[in-house]
Amino acid sequence: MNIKPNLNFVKGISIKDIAQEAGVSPTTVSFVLNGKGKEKRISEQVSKRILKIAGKLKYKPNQLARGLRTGKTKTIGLIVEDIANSFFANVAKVVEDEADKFGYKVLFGSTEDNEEKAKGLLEVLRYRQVDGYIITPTANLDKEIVSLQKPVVLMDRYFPNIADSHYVVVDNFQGAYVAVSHLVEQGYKKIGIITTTSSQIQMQQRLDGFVDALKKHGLPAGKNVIKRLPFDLDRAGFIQEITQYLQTNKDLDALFFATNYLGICGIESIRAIGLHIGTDIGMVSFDDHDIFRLHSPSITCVAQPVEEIGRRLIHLLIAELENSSTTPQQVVLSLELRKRESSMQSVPHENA
Amino acid sequence: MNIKPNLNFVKGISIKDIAQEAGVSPTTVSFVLNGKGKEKRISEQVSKRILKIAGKLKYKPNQLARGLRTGKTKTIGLIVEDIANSFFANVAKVVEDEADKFGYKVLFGSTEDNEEKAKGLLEVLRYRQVDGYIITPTANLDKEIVSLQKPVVLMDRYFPNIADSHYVVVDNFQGAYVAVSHLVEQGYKKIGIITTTSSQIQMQQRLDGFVDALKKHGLPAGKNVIKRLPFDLDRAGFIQEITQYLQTNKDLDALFFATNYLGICGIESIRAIGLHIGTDIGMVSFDDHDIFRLHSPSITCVAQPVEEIGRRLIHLLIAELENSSTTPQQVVLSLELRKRESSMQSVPHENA
DNA sequence: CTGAAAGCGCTTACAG
DNA sequence: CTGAAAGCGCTTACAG
Repeated sequence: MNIKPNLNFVKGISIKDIAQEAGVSPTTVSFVLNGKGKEKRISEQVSKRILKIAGKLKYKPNQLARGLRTGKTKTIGLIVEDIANSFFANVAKVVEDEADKFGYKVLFGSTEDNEEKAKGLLEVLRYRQVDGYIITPTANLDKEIVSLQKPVVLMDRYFPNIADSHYVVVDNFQGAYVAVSHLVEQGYKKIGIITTTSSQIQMQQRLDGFVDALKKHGLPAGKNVIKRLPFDLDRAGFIQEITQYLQTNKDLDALFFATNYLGICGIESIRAIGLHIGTDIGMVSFDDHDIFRLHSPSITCVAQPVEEIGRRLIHLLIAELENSSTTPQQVVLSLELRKRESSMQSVPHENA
Repeated sequence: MNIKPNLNFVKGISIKDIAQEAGVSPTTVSFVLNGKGKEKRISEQVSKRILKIAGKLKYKPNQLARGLRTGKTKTIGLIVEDIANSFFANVAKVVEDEADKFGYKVLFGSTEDNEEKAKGLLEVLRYRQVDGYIITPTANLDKEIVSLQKPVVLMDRYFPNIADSHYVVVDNFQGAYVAVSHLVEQGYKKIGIITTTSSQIQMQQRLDGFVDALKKHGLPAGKNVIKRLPFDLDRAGFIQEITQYLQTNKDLDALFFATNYLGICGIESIRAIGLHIGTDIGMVSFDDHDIFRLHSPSITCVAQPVEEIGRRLIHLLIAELENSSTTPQQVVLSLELRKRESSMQSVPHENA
């Protein structure tokens, strides 16, 4: 029975080719190439010969075959909210870099904070047999994540009702609290928050930090200082909403923006109605961005430790992959207040 | 011989399980699940039963096994210069989105424009059996790319000495020419360029466009208006070099920056020595960036059609994968001049 | 010290 | 109309 499958791809060189050339069995080649030569007591002579031939033929093990046999693909799935957002892009870069050091590759996808898209991504990654996941979950993704059967590390947010999950997040409450306290110290008295309608933990905590800071300082924290915007607006929509909010709340003297894209839209909104950031209205944003550093006036923010987030994510996941621990690792990192001109009542106007 | 491999992963449900439950062979199941039921003349009755069971068991084909057998992994490798750079992050997002529509997933990596890193990435992607590649090549990567044996589409730059490669690039010469001509029209007379030491085609073309535009307008295009910086400086290094260049060439009245990160560093450098963008010194950058839009004064640029680049890349690659054409597809897209305040001799000072 | 053989989960040419 | 069997390229328990 002569089977000639019509496989239209160039066959690479396999363990068999090496075995043939070395005059040994594929088994022996496999042992040697996997560094088990001594353990399996293959003679020095044979080992050397095999290694030499493998080098000459530039043998590269077929990861598919290996994965099929061992169940390990040396691939991790990275699910972010939006790879084009600088925070996630920067984390992705660190993750890819670090993963590489451990021999892992990264498959990625963006959810756009859309539940259905997230579920689709999980499904695809699952049947591609990724070894583990780093996930920025959308709302209501808890069941899918629990049923994943592989190590998972959450990022940016987590599910309070899943006690035993691993995650790396920042202290959103502390970040918001510090940001708002800073505004208070600078003398601002009527502070508003622009946040999203999301009820996920990270946004809730930022709002809590905001409210708590106001209360601690005896400032009004009523409903009318809180503005929630739906996540799925486009830039123009955000700007329109923020502008309108500012116009109907002219007594506000400072704003806290709960995400960097809200902050960016905030800058445009404030400008649109002719106010001057810092002097007319103070501002602090959650999460740093190149724009905040370069804008005039520069924008104060509470910055996430991007590098460390990326590193911790991978190290946690690798630890789970190599020797799955039982105790959930939950990392909460602090944010750093970066004081800039936007939160100073009197700003020197560079471009004046 | 009872072999119990110690595979510490949860086995999913396989074609065999379905076959067993349906009382047919795995072959039949495979045919039906691959939509070849009619072609192979499997009875309606059996087909329905199989589909129903597959649905009930939530069967997902193991892509590794399928890939091993068919030689297709439905995975493409995306190699960019730096995934944290907004241009590449935005292209990556479009690529991932579009690939998904065709059932492909994306493995990615950043070269940092480092030859060795690029070669390492190619090697890893190769032995992971990706079906095709989208590559932002570094210098001297031509040989490796030619020997890849799988469809490749280059982006951002290409190798003039490889005639038959597929690529999607922008018209760098036109972009630079338009940018510089715009400065001339605005009345700037002594225009410099900040570019990199890279001798790759895209940078060469930008420089050529710059020089050509100056010559066409009878303006000086000598060596002293050209400043080349090594790619591997950090931000501080770029700023220092640009600042120094500005101080030793005080007669310059406008600058053209050949990349967006150079433009961003340029903003900081110009500020550092107390000059006002637009009035004291005009500026245009290659490639748009959120910062350029939001900065005051806003920064004029020649923008790349990011969406279209991403879409064309994937469509070209998919076309190659599905029915490898013989004629090389070479797409050259135009850049769009976005006129903003930085290239106006008299800038209205918003924040004054 | 080394190798034959099974098996990971698929696909597909061939037989009946 | 359906199925047995080979084979993709590995790894590994077992035999000798």
